[in-house]
Amino acid sequence: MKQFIRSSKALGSVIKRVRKAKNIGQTAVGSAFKIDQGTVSSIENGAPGTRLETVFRILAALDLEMIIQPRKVDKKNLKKEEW
Amino acid sequence: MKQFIRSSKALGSVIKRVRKAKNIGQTAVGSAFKIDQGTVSSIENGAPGTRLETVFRILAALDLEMIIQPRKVDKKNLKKEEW
DNA sequence: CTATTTTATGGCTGTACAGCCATAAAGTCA
DNA sequence: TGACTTTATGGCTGTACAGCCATAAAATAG
Repeated sequence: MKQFIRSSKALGSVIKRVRKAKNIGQTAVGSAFKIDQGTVSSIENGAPGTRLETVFRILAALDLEMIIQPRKVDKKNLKKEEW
Repeated sequence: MKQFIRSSKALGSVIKRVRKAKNIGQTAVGSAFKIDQGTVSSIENGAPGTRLETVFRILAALDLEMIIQPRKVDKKNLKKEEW
């Protein structure tokens, strides 16, 4: 169920889906890391101006982490040299 | 050479490394997507307040994409249910 | 359907980013 | 070593986020 995220909207969708799968409310996610419920809402809906710090706090609250990788490549044939 | 990113600093490091590997300057990366060279610099150095939109524009400029996944799990044993 | 919980919006405000410009600092190369 | 390129910093400014509070709207439970 891996997703390739290239926009704020896509990121918000993933966050929302994971949060719901864990049965946690926006308020609960936020309170642990001092993020306003309204802020969590806007992020999940793809607010493009969200601050990076806020995103990482939410990822932490949901026990998630980020990975960056090259686009449009077959991972099986990925060469180290490209990095 | 996959990296698990949990902070702005870590993200900045990856961006910087990839950009250098591609022999592109901060100015070049920025100009294509209207990002100030100084902004690229601060992001690479881990500015926590960077806007999400800006991050995605840089990832696009470097032909990168993001993935979100659960923390601290052996990917070989990852269960779909956790998502 | 009603009551309750959860999520989406909006106002207000302090703070800070990002663009733009300039320049110092650091790195590169002949 | 000197000339040139690249990166780091800082000032100035317009814009907008995020916290806080309140509330409407939507979803869920009973």
